[in-house]
Amino acid sequence: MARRKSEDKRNALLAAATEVVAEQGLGAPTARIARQAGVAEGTLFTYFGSKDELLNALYLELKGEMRDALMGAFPRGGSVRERAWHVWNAYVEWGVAHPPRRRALAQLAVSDRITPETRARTEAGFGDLSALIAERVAEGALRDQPFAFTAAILGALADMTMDFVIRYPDQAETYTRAGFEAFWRAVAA
Amino acid sequence: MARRKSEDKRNALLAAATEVVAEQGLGAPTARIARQAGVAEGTLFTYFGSKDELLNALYLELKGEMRDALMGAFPRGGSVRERAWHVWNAYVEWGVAHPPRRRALAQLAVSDRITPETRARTEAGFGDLSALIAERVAEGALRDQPFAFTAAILGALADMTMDFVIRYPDQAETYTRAGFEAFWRAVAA
Amino acid sequence: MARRKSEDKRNALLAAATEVVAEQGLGAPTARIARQAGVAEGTLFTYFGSKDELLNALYLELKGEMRDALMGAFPRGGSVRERAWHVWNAYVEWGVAHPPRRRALAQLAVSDRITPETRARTEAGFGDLSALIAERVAEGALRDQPFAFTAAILGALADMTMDFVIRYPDQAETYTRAGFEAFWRAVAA
Amino acid sequence: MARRKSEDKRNALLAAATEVVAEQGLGAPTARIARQAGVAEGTLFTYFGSKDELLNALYLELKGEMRDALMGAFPRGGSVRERAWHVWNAYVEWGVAHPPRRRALAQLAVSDRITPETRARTEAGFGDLSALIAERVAEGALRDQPFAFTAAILGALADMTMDFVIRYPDQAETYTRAGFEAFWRAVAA
DNA sequence: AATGAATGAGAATTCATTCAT
DNA sequence: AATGAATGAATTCTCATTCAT
Repeated sequence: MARRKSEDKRNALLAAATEVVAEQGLGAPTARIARQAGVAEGTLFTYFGSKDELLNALYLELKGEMRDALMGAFPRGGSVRERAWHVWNAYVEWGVAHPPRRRALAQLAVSDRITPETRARTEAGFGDLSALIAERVAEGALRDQPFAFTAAILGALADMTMDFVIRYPDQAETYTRAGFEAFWRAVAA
Repeated sequence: MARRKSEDKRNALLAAATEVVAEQGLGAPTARIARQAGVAEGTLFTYFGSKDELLNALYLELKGEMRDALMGAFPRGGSVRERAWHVWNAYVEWGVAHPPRRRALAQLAVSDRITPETRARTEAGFGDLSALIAERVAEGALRDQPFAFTAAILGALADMTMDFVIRYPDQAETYTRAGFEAFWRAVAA
Repeated sequence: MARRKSEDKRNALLAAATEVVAEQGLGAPTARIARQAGVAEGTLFTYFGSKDELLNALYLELKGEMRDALMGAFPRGGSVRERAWHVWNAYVEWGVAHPPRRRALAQLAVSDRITPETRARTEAGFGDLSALIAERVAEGALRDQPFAFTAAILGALADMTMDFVIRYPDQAETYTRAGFEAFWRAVAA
Repeated sequence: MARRKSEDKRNALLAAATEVVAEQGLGAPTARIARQAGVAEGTLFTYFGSKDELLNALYLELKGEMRDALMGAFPRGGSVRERAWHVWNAYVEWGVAHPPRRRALAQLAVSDRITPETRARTEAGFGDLSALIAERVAEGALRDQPFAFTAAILGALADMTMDFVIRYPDQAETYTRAGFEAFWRAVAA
């Protein structure tokens, strides 16, 4: 029987793609990704039918990983503020800890090579986050806006915060807190 | 004397580049840009020495245009809130009125094909905005953070707001106001 | 395992380059060379990283081949005149037998696309010829001039002789002899 | 009445072409030649219908100029050796004094962009030289070879000599003499 | 006649994808 | 399944030549 496809190689390709896309953008050659992954050029295509397929898989992978970081150890019993802080902090820490993943994800997020279907599959799994926001929204200043508006505010401010934390690492704590407080005020009652 | 280089053609090329880059990203072929501008492939290069040069010129153009939109009719005598509202509103209106320009500018802003020199030339002309922010910062909740932090909050929230306005155009007014209020609370005293 | 890079294809490309360069000069399109070699345009670049690399390889190839023709069967034990005649005759025969190689080599020799390093690698392997000339020089009319002067006389007269042989092939023998005698007198004691 | 074509501009173009071709070869852009001549790109084509036409005109020009240098002040009354020396010396001096003209002429001479007709027109005007050679030939070692053979020997050796003089300018005199003596022996009785 | 912008056919090179091994 | 050579369409840029001014 022939060799089975190896999960290791698949992962190596995704990791390589993360690095290379972060560095060179979506125009990065598949040959470079394969090399970085330590496999032959052609092998990439036995794991992913095309470059677009690889890119979509990578989007799913990174978004999923981010979600795990956000929602792992989510303090279900905490106060709204505690839960919000948990998410905020986990998100910022993830982004700061993995600049290439963050950069790659940002590129993918705005690319039209990611299919609507892929985008849809990505939205699942943020249940607790939604609930958290719903709660906040229900009682806060944004009670008349949809969910997504508050979520977007969180995302936008956290992303911007990461930029500052990455640029001034020794002020990480300060910016993370200041960003959160700004968010909290923005959505406050 | 021979034909003069025509400002019209230069503008047509920049406009075409805006469209095409918004649609296909920075990888967009120069041939497509030229075609869209209604000139021959080679002509692009008599106006811009290389694709990078075109891209840098486009960045200057778009950023400058945005600045004019923001700072035109700036109410120097108004209250801080009035001035902030003016900037917010002008920015959102600009982005909503010109999605391709906004998309193209966003792509250029994060590209490493834009030289530091080009970036530097871009920073001038935002004087009143800086002053506005300085004032707000001096007295607000973010008085211990640098300027740029407040400016980044404004940018992040306004960008996010535009996404909503574009997606739900009949709620434009609502989102624009809600976004501004969120911003105002975020940086409030 | 995948296909091996084929020595055949490499040789076909060098042979094609010889023909095409001889015909059209160094400006000859790589596409034409590839076609003549019977491979795709892109294939040329898997064998030679760039056109310049191909040209340098071709120079090495042709010069080496010429050297083999000159120095093969070199009559080490013969008299100075015998050895000189051998070199002369072999050189002229080579040039006459392979006009495209000769033409291509002539173009390459004066091109600034050939790197100094390539030129240097070319100089090895002419040992016996140098010795031959040294001997002739030591005792001849040119004993006060450097080596290279005598070598240049040989090259110049032989090249000119080839032109005549090529133009009047049925006088090949005559011109070859007459040229050699002129050379011999020129450097004689 | 419209302006007449100016002989000055034509000459400027030929001079510019000499420089530029010497430096960059026959692939040199016409735009560069025009710039060097101080005229507009298009102007080149009112003086020469095409690049090839310019090249052919340049060949005629340079070859003619060389002939004038060779044959001017030709000592009709001198001995054969005196006359030969005059030609030799004038040729070497011309080449050494004008490296760009020599380089350009060399490139043109081997190019297939020079038409047979142009080449033919070039052969006229070397009357005295022919006579000189004829005389030498009639009595010398090459009495059984055609004219052109002796002429070619002269050309080949003189060209080679120029290379040495240009490379070692302070030995100019030495090489010029040594080269001539080699030539004289080569064709001697 | 002079100018130089406009043109579009190449030119060298890159790259996603296929396929022989 | 894995490899990497082979492919040829696509890309940026150049350049001889034309033509409006």
